[in-house]
Amino acid sequence: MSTDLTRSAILTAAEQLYAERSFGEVSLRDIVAAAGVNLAAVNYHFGSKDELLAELFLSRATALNRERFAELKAAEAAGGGRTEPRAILRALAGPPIRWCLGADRQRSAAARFMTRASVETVPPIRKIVERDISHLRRFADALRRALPERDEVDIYWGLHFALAMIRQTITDSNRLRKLSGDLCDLDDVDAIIERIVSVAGFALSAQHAPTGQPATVSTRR
Amino acid sequence: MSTDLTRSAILTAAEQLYAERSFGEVSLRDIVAAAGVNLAAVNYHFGSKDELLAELFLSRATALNRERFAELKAAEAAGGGRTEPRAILRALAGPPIRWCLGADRQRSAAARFMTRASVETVPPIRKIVERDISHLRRFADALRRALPERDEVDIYWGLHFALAMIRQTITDSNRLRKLSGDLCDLDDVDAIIERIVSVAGFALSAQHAPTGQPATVSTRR
DNA sequence: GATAGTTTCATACAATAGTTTGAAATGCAA
DNA sequence: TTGCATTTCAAACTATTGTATGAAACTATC
Repeated sequence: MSTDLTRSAILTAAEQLYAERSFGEVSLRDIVAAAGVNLAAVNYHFGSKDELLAELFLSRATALNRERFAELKAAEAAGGGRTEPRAILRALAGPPIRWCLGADRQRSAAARFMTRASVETVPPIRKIVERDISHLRRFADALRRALPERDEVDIYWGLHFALAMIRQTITDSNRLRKLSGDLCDLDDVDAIIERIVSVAGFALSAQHAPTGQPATVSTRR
Repeated sequence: MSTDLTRSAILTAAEQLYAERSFGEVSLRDIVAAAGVNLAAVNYHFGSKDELLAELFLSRATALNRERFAELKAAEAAGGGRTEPRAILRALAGPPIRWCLGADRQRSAAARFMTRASVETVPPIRKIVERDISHLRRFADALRRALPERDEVDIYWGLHFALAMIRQTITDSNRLRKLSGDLCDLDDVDAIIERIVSVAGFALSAQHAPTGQPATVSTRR
C-alpha cells in the first residue's frame, strides 16, 4: 500500500477530465487511459465509478473549505471583536477564484471540477452537497456577527449572490471575455475578487425594495 | 402532419426530464416513456437524440429571448431617450425568474431546462450557445446607451453578475431556502427580481476598487 | 373503397457503459 | 528461497445506450 500511486493517478486524471467535459461524457475507460492504469483498477481501489466520484468530490471540497476557513479565521483574528464583512466575503471568494483563474494549473482543474460538481447534479455528489451546507452556515454566522443590526434575510441573500458571482465567473469567464471583446481583464485575479466582494458587500448591507411597489412589467403604467 | 402531437409530446417530455435530471442521466427510453410514444418516434421526427436536444434548446431560447426583448423594447419606449438602467436589468431578470419561480409549472420546466443547458455544456447545445451571444450583446448595448458616462468594463461585469444571480437563484433556490431556515421568501417573485436588479444596478454604476486598494462599501458616494 | 403517403410500432442491431473474473505479476516477511 | 497478501492485467460479461428496420396502422385523396 503506502503511496498508492495508482489511486492518486486515477483521482487526478478523473479530476482533469471532469474539469473539461461533462460527467456523462467521461467514461471510466477515458479516465484509466489518461491515468495510464488498467480498467479494473478503478473498481479495485474505489469499488465503483460513483464511489470514485464521491471520494474525489469530498477530497477537493475539503481542501477548498480548509483554505476558506483559514482565511476566515485569519480575518476574524485580525478584526478583533468586529470583523469586516468584506474580509469575510474575501475569504469566501478568494480561494476558488484564485484556484481557477490563477496561474496554478493543478488547482485550476480542481476548481473547475468543483464548480461542475456544484452545478451538474449527479446522484453520488448530490447526496453530499445536499447534506453538507455546514461550511456555508459558518460563513453565514460570521456575517451575522459582523452585521448584527442587519436583517438576516439580507445576509442570506448576500451570501447567495456572492456564491452566484463566484460560480459564474469561474464557469463563464470565456463568454465574458468574448462579449466584452477582451476588455474585461480576467488575469487580474485580485481585481476580480475585489469586484465580487464589492458587489456582494452591497447586497449584504443595502436597503432593498420591499414587496409592494416595484410591480411587474405587465402592470407597469 | 398538421398538429404533430407526437412531436410536441416528445419535446415537452424531454424538457420536463432535462429540467430535473442531468443530460447524461436521461435516456431516450425515459423520454418516450414519459411522452407515451414509441421509441422510434424520436429518430423519425428529429433524426437523432442530439438534434432533438438542439431543437428543444433553440425553441426555448427563442421564446425566452422574445420575452426579454419585448420587455426591453417596452422599457426603452417608456423611457424615451434615456432608459433607466434598472428597467433594462428588469427585462433581463424578469422573464427567467418568473418562468422558474412563478406559479406556471409548464414554464418552470422550460426555465430549469434552459438553465441546465447554459451550465451543463453538452456538444449539441454548446455549439448553439457559443455561436449566439447576440441577445446578450443587445442588452449590453442598451446598458451602454443608458449609462454613456460609465466605463464599458463595468457594464460587462454588471451584466455578467446579473446573469450570475439569475442563474443561481433558479438552480439553487432550494439551498437558499434551507440555509436560511425558510426565512428567504422564494414565492415573492417580484421582490426577488427587485433584489437582483438592485444589486446588479450597483455593480453597473459603482466605483470598484482597483487591484491594490481594496475599498470599503462606504466609500461609495 | 382502393391506394399512396405518412406515422406508429415491436423488435433487432451495433456500440459502449460499468463491472467482474481469474490468472499473472509484484512486494514483503519469514 | 518460500509463502502469502496485495496489486495489476487482459479479457469477458451483462446491461443499457442510440439507432435502424420492416411490417402494421393510420390518414386522406381519388
